[in-house]
Amino acid sequence: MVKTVRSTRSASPTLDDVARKAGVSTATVSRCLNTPDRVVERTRLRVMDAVRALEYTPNFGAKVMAAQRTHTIGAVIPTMENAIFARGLQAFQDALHMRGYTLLVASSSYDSKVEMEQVRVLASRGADGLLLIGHDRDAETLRYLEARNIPALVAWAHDPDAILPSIGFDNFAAMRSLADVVLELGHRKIGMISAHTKTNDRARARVVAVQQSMVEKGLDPAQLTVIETEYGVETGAAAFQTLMGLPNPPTVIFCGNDVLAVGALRCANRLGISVPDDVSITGFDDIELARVVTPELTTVHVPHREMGKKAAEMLIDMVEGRDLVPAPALDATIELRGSLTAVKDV
Amino acid sequence: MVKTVRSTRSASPTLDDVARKAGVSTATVSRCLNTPDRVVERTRLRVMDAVRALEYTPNFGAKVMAAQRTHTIGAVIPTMENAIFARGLQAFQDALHMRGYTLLVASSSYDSKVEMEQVRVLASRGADGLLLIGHDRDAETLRYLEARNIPALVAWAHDPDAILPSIGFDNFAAMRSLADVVLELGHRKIGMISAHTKTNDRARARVVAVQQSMVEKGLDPAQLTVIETEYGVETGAAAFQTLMGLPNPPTVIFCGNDVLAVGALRCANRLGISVPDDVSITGFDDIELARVVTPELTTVHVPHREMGKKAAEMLIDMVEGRDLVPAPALDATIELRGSLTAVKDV
DNA sequence: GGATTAAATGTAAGGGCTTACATTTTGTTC
DNA sequence: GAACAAAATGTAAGCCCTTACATTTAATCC
Repeated sequence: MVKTVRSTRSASPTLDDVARKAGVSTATVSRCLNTPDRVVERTRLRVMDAVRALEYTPNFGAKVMAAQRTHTIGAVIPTMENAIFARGLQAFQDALHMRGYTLLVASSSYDSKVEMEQVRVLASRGADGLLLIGHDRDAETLRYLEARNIPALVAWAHDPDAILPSIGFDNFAAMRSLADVVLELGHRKIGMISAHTKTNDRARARVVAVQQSMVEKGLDPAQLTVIETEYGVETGAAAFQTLMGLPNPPTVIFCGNDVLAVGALRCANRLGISVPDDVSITGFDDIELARVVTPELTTVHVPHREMGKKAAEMLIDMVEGRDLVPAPALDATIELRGSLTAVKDV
Repeated sequence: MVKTVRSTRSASPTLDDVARKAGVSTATVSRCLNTPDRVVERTRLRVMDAVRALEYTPNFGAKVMAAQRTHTIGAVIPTMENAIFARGLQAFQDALHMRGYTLLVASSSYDSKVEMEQVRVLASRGADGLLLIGHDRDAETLRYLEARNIPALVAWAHDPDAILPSIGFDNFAAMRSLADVVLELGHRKIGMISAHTKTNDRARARVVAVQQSMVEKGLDPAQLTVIETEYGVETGAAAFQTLMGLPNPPTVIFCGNDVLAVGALRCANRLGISVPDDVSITGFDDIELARVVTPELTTVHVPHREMGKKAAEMLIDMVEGRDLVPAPALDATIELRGSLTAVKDV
């Protein structure tokens, strides 16, 4: 009987070592680990004992190579510093973990060129599927995903007609509801502070929603003064100051998100402008910030956590080749709070 | 001349395909991709043309297997919903990306058993190195990292004497400075709202710092009423209410972080308790929230982004086998703002 | 230009797992 | 208990890179 000579090594034990110790073949060990119900219990127990005794851990590279799967999901989000993404991503990761997947994270800084690069990076890192934000994107990115056959899901947006499947709410409809309420309160001089709309379909939808609501009320949407600015409290404040310095300042200012709205609110405080008596302000997202400022912010509540969780489930379904049932839009609800009131004299 | 017959396949091109197309060996192709300066320019250009023409992307599994490296770094943080971690993690990821690494994320929910599990998960996903938060941790986790020889770095804490190297600031010293300032203002009736200290060395250090400061001023540290609670605005509010309902309520309340402090502030507003006239409140972290509430929060500014960036650089140094120069503690600074004032009648 | 050295390139051996297919064992039926 | 089917297990090919070492080509020096 010939025995293979092994040099003494401190390296990790392999499947082979476990198989030898348990007196079975490597195939059986592999099955014990991956499809335990295809192995009879007596054998399985013996193998698992060997696994424990040797403290065996599968070699990641070998596993990926043989299985052509990493059980890793990538997400390219604009930035984790934005609480809405942090919150959604946390829920996404939790749900992924529950199903045995791990999260690979990259950020695009709201730049579709950067997003393209990050998509490539995550793909080359073996992500089995990708989570992306919003539908605006380089055509090249779509082509790449298609060519490499990598399942991708869009979150924070809902559009059944888009190329990629999506999970989220209808940004347009949500802002439209809020705008309808606001206009019903008699506001006619309207300002808006928005994130840049160039490559951000969510921001764009929100602006258009306000304009549509105005049209419906017989107003000229061209009358809507929109200031586009970077994401941030300070930039929101600066935009507010600009808007209020106009010859005919607005009585209400829609903000594309809560952070901009809080900036506006802060600036109002500093300038001695009363909210909502002198001007109403609304936000979007309903992050923690919205309930903590004075007055509390009227905003649109978005179910970020639910979205993250659903996204994980849908994406895993896609990765594992199950049929995808297109998800309905999630509900975003209007939260009426102190920062909005009716115009005093119409 | 015999040619290997290849079945038509839609699968990705391999190194072999590129080599054949460029008329070189696979070794040369590999070198073009990984160590381009070891290949003469003429050859390199030819190879890169072939790479582009075939849209070749290296197979991740094979690469990991052959190189025994994934260029992936794992981070186990309590939760991304906490802005301080989201911010630090974003900077960490940016710095990682700059150096060609990708971030794998998992969360522990402040539970060291969960942390242990996540460390195993990330290790088995081939993380080349791990970022962990704080020094409190299961001994088993340490043993595991040691056994598998995975470099790990601790962030959000600084302790040159700890087993694992760390990058961060001195939680004790920072809170100590703040407490000294506060006591100097005449406060003698002191309350504190803290995160759970059981498995959170940062929270513990902050509590002890306040107690030490009291001792120094001749006060009995046992007089410090500490309420430990979950992380959150609402829990902070509840704790505040409890503290203010005591027979002899404090004139100042230290909060272990800004979120708890904002909760306290909010509760004060609701109860008609004036801050800082009736009671002073301090926070810790200096997140956006702190400057947005009224009055603005006196807090400790922590350089989260810088910490994230430094952490990435140090960890990559460790992973790539460079000698690690122990980093000095980062500076945390006291931000004196409206929520703190001197006691009126001593 | 030939000897010597350095640079560029080629050859081929792993690396450890999964899984299709082959074989053996166990279970069932009459 | 023979014949057959089903379950359990084994055999070994294949996944596609990196890299040590061998070989070829280019550069340098007298």
